[in-house]
Amino acid sequence: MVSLAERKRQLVGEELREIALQLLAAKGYDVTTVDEIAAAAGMSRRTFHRYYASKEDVVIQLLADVGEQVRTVLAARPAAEPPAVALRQAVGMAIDFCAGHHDPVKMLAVVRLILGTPSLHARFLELQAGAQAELTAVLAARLGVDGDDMFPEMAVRMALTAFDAALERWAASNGSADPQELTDRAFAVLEPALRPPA
Amino acid sequence: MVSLAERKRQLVGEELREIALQLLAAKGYDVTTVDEIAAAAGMSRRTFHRYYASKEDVVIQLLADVGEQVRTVLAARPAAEPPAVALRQAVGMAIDFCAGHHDPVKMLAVVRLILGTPSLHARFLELQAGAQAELTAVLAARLGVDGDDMFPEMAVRMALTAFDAALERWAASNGSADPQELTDRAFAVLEPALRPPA
DNA sequence: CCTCCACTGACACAGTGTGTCAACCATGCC
DNA sequence: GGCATGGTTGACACACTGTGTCAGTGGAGG
Repeated sequence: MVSLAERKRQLVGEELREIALQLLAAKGYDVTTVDEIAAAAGMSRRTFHRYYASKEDVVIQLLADVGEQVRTVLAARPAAEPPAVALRQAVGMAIDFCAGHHDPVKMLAVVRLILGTPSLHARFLELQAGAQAELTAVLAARLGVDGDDMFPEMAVRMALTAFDAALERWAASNGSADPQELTDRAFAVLEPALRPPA
Repeated sequence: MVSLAERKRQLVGEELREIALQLLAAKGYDVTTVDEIAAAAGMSRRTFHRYYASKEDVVIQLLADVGEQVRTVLAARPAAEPPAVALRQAVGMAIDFCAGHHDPVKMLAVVRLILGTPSLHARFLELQAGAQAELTAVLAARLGVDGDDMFPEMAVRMALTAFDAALERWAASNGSADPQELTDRAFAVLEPALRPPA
């Protein structure tokens, strides 16, 4: 039975994250203590850490699930589709989550918080490195090449690089730029290198 | 007069880093405390932090200067040189420092420590992100394009991605692979996208 | 009603990073 | 030689993070 306790736990976790994000964005990441976040949410510091392992996690974990979804999208694309198109679709899903219709104002604050806080940016990049390894395996399987071939790895790295560039430029524009168009422009640069190795 | 005190300070810092790296690599990063490192170096924890701001810094700062050198190399390349060649030379310098003749056994241990420790890997990527911004400015100036053009940014990101891929594969081979040849193979994948935009 | 279980708060603890202060030591000046 | 001085160090103290442990509490189900 996952129903009641499980759902309540997830609900509390989401509300806690909401309060934390609001407080961190308003006051600044470094100067905000976990005790303050916990107090704002009406709980003890110990209980906070039962929901999120660290102060970084409460911000980053929002994006942690996206990696898994991106992998699913890539795996679901038709096998005959060129890598450039399949990767563009996968990245498009991620950029839509971060900068799309979901909740632009809130997500812009979160993205700016991550990109503007060194320790959070570091965790963000590390998270991406983990996703990169998984995506590489998926793409290599799609193309039917062995692990010695560098193309799948480089293709995935390039795609994630396009994601980063688009996300940064979107944040730099205060959310006024079109994230999908930025992604298209980044992929246009990469496109000549994204053709499968004959 | 920077001579005596300054040089002694730097000398102590280098020996301290050497001891720290040896201890961290032998025992493991997470389970080694700063007190242990300080004790092994015959000093107090407070004094350790006068040389390195954090336990991460004593490892990462070894690579921090490389970013500056890479920027210098890129800026020194002839202006008429194609971006692919200039970037290849800049990255070649970095990969040579990390995996070249300098001290293969020691550097392999350091690289494996960084790549195998999440918090260090995160700092490493963050450090690289900082270098990326500077290199982008240099390349954009070389090409005489404005900041709206994505090519310089994407080209630098691709080059750093080639660096990462080569470094990881070199570490995975336990240092037996040729780092420059790995870099060449990575750049071969990127090459079609590294031509300047007409 | 009673049992069991998940959740919580209240400690305690190890570890990190920083501020502060007194002691020390080498250099340079009188 | 004596002495001021600036840099270095160790010894605290402090705020903060993250974790282990334990007792209390409240609800779900027998």
